[in-house]
Amino acid sequence: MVKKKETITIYDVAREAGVSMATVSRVVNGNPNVKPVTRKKVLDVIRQLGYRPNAVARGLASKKTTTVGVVIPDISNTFYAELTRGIEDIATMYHYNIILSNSDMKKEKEIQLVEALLEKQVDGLLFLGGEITDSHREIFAASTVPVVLAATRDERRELPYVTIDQIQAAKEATTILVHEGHEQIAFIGGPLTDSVNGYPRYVGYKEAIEESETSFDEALVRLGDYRYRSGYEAMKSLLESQPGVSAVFAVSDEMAVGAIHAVQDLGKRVPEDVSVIGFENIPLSSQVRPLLSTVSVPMYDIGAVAMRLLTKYMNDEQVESGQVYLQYSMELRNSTKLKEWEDER
Amino acid sequence: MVKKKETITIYDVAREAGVSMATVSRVVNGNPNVKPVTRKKVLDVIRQLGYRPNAVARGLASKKTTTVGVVIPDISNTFYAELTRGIEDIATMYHYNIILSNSDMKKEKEIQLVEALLEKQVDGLLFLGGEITDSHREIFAASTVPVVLAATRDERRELPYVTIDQIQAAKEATTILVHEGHEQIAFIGGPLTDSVNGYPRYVGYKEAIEESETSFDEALVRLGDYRYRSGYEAMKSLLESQPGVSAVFAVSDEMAVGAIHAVQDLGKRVPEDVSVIGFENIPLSSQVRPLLSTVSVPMYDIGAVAMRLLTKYMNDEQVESGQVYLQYSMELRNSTKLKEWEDER
DNA sequence: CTGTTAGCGCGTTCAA
DNA sequence: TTGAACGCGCTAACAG
Repeated sequence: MVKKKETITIYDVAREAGVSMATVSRVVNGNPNVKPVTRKKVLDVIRQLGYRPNAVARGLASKKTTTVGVVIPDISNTFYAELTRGIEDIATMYHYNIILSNSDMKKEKEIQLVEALLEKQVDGLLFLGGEITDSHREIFAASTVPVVLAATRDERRELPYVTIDQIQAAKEATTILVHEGHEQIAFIGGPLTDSVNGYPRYVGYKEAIEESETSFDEALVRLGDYRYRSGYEAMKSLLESQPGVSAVFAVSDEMAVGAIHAVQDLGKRVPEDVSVIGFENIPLSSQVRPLLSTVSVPMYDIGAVAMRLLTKYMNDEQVESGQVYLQYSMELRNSTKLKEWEDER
Repeated sequence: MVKKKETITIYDVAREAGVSMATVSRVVNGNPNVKPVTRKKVLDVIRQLGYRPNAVARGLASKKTTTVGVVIPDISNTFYAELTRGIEDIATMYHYNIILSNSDMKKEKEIQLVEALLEKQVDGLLFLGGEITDSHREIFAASTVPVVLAATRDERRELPYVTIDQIQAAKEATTILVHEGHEQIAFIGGPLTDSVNGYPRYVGYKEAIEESETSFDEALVRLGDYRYRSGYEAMKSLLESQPGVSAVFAVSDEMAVGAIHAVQDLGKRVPEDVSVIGFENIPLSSQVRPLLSTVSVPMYDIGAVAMRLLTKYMNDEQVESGQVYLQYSMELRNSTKLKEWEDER
């Protein structure tokens, strides 16, 4: 792979076109203060020489890179991939590029990635999914560029974020099961130490149960890691030790599907014997049988809105509210019996 | 969000430490020619001042940005998301950042994205999935930085790539069905105009059929768009018009799962009445019942190897071969009857 | 409407 | 082992 080395600069274009580099810069940047004739001449030379502006030099001089950094837990996770697509689409729309990095939700790595992104002089930062600790607030506060959180929130409300009301969503999902009249509604959750997704959804479940006729029972709770396998195991354990369970709320679609399969493997049917409701509404939920009833989280929109919000901050535009909660909905399909659901919100 | 403006530079550090900026530059870049004492002093000042090197300025001066551009069809597609994770992991390992952009497989957009990435002075380019046309070869040839293709190939072998042998893989998958002794083996493919995935897999299917006892029958072929829905529709159409079909090879897992559901909805069973084999081995394939038999494509590895290859080119290291074909395998689960399969390759 | 002139923050000779 | 000086390619006043 032999490559040519001649870098052709704005200066070459200027000389060739018989104008100053300032003029070339103007036409390249669409500055209207250029006589049409000269503009055309410059444009011709640019094409002829195959000139390509150097964004790095431009970035150094203008102190803007038109790129934003994105810290995401794991791009191979459907949920975040969908979110990222929303981010990228809006970024493209506003002529920004995205530098993507996976954090695996590790605090250390998150901080380090943010640091690296800042070194690269990104114009803004999108931070997805992870829990916001004081270390995060510290580095974000020290940042000279705006930061927006997505699919997570800052309890202290110091940082702008866009997400959904997790507690409420989990509560509604559970309530659907309550309305179906079950005596024992189990819960398959994520780690309670996960303050972003795990804990809030647990709280929502608990609140719904406590407001119902039945009462909260620790024995009906199982914790997994959001993955299929853990949902399967949890359900199996539940069915074996709690024969009275006739409904379950799993806080991720993968776990919910795993739960459905566990039910089926034990010779029971969904939703006839056990109702199952999930959370997220990733494609998987409508690619299994029975179709999974789930909480529909607007993943794409969360990404898109977060990115849009970031552009506003980057352009110093006025922002009504930095804390935005997007609408979620109950997508009732075939793993639950209740087909209608009044939106109480 | 009020932000501070003071940018602290290498020059500030120099002054504060009582040395020249050249020395600071040396310690920042790990140049050994610095007396330990001065190094420590500089390091202290750096920490104290909270100095953060400006990668853009560095990029301009050194003509290296330690970032690579990645053009991908669609990050929300599981297959590519997995691939991207492989890329990102290796990139991180070699201290590169990734600028990600979605092309949706649109030729125009691909070219435009490459152009933008080149403007950003990426040190290398990873191009995923799309077909390589002359326009592509042209812009890649004109590029001063190395380009590696992943999950696609350049028939003209002008560009390096890493992928799998699609024809052979499709052929083997079909052959498994042949060995099960079916009279009519259907095919649910992608667009034949898709020279990257659609056409090769079709060729593989056809070759396998033609080498078998049975003969190729156009009526057993249906084309979809790799998505679940199209697989479902294709299978339904197949079952309705070709009652003799007892096996089908779908060129994507989503279509294969859709096919399975169509079979089931028509009151038949998989694999007892109809054997189904897919392609890709995305997580979905092991999250449905019956578990899907499929061609396992090393998605993560394709990304990882491609990125590794790119680093070699970027460092002017010796590369044995620019055309690498990774190993795939037959993942036989429960949607086919044959449980063993000799690897003939 | 166009050109001149400073930097932007840092890597890198070349001397010392 | 260290410093001075130049240049990377471009934007942004400021003149004219």
